[in-house]
Amino acid sequence: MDDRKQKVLLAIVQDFIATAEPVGSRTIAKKYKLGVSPATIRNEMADLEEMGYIEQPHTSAGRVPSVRGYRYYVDYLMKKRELTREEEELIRSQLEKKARDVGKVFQRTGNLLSQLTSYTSMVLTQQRRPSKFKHIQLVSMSPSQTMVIVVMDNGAVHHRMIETPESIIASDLETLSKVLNAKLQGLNMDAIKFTLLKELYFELSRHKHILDLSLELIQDSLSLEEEDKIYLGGVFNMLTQPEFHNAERIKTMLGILEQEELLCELLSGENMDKGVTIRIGDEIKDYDIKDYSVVAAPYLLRGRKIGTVGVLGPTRMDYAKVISVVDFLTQNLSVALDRVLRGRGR
Amino acid sequence: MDDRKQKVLLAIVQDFIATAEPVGSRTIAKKYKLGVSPATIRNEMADLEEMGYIEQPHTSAGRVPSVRGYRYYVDYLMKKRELTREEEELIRSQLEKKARDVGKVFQRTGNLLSQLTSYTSMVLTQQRRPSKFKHIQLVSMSPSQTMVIVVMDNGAVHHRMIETPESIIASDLETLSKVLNAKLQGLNMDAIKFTLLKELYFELSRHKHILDLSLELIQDSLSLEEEDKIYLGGVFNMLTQPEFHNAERIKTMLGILEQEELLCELLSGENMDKGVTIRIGDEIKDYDIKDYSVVAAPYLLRGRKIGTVGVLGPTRMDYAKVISVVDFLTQNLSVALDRVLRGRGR
DNA sequence: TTTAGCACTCAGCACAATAGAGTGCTAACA
DNA sequence: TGTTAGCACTCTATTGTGCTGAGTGCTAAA
Repeated sequence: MDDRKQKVLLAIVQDFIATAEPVGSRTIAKKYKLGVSPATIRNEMADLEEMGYIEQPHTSAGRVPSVRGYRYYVDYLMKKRELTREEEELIRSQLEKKARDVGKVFQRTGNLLSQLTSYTSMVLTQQRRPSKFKHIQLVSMSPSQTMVIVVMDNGAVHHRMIETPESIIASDLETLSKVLNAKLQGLNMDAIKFTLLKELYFELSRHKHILDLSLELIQDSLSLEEEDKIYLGGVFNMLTQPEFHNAERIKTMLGILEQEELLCELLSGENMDKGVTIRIGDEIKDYDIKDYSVVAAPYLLRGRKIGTVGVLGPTRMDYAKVISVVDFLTQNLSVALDRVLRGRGR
Repeated sequence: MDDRKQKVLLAIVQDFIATAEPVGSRTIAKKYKLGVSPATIRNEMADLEEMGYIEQPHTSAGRVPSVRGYRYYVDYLMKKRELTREEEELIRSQLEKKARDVGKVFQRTGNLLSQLTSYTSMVLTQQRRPSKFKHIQLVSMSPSQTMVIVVMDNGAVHHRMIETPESIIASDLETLSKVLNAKLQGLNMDAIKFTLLKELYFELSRHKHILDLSLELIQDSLSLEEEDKIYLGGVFNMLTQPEFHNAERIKTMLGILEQEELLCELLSGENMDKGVTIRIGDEIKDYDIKDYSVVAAPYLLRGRKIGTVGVLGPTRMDYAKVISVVDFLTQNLSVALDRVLRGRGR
């Protein structure tokens, strides 16, 4: 692929990204002054089409980049785009605002992302790492109800109400909490089961009922970590894109967005461990979303990947911009999360 | 309005609800056998139009119910529709499934609602009642980090990580927890502030930092109650309705759904305290949603309204069905919530 | 190798003609 | 007096036609 072909391809991709209209040879000659006539460009375009980088919706229309064309653009032609001061400021200020919990942070991230790109944003949180039991507390809420609170190693807190016999009083619960904490601290589930069966049931047989229910919560807390959660943002935002003048396209779009598992898959693909990943059209295997692209990047907590941030938009998306936003955002997100989870900066 | 007019109006509303097409006199005569000819029906229709119950999209089209027509239908003509065995079973089984927390229950409720009606469901949770402080627990997570956990009277649990000096050890936290619990139990915010200033700062001045942060969490917990939360379901579902062949309508629709405050308003109108409320088209004041109706009903917890369940759909919705679903669902929801919150039935 | 010129293709639009659904009115009928 | 058949009329939706303009590919000349 010679230099001029690259320029023509670049012009086509850029123009199509900007206008969503097929690009003709005249337009390129006029707008992108390559110093040659439309006819020459037509020849180049014929070549590019033969090579599979562009295609023609119909005979008398201009050209449109193919998936391969976008790929070439992203890999070789695209100029990196720096964020403006304002954009960086916006991201920083939003992420530095104090947040009640991480959920709020994720939500804000999503909003930022879609606001800056006008596509749909997705934030996936994966808490795969097995975490350990840290603390349990039994609190009497009424004569017959007790709140069980379990704190995990990684800062997760789970709670649940259970029914308890009226004979159990606050000081019983206090004692129980103490014993459980002393015995179980820092153990994982298998270890807990082992310990429980051997020692606790014997020692605290009078309170078997509470033990069972508490254990159940601990168990649930450990397995709850496995659950992925996904935050979506800016769905309505994206509908301003010209491709969504068509009702059918909106529907397929929304159909995709309602399939949570699919979205999780999109964000947790194989090579998602470092840097920004770009998947264009049907490069996304096995799913019928050939008109969409996904730009995604992992975010870290203390050097460890704990989730992925991504943008879903039409293949005709402004990759340069999206990539820089996603990149900058994930880095700042890692910092913000660390702050919230450590309890700093409020 | 004589008997036959009522029958004609009923036919028009029913047919339009079923087909989404304007209804002509022929159709009524054929399908709804009133024993009279189309000509007679035409006369009746002319009258009904004059009275404002129906309208004509254009001269040579059939008639369509007006907002007033729907209202008359809902108030006087509509036959109550009982749920089928299967529907009731479905609701019961879904709500009886064990749930980790109330959020899960609300989500399921929304899904059920939209699944059974094919409109969009909304579940609003309002926790307006001022609740009291019940318990606080400080748990050391690392030498410099402490987890603050606050339990409220109503069973809500809030937690937050804070930074603490390394000089503070687990037993300090234990003591602090104890003192705080002893002093603050059952107080509301004003009382807490009063107590804190008077006694605690004096007694525990060494730990002012922790006190401040703990107090902050308690304060947030108390004010967090004020926040309404809304669960949406089945947006995609609703797009199968024929009115959404048009891209613009989809967009306005999604625009409405992204305005959370608006939705909250819709569900927390004035007369929402008992039974099913139906608001049709521009009966919903102040908002430009004249093509939509809302059917909503409150759900209770121990006899007290704590939220609202609603369905948003085109004015041409199947009111009979929606009303019965909403009614049945809210009743069962109250039971399910009580069970989860009491910690029963797992 | 580049370019001007030209014939060709095709979507999109405007416009007219047509079909069909539904109405309102009138006059006849029970 | 209420009901109905018949008919002229209205208006939307559909279909077909021709035109325009954008864009192409090819050819021959520069």
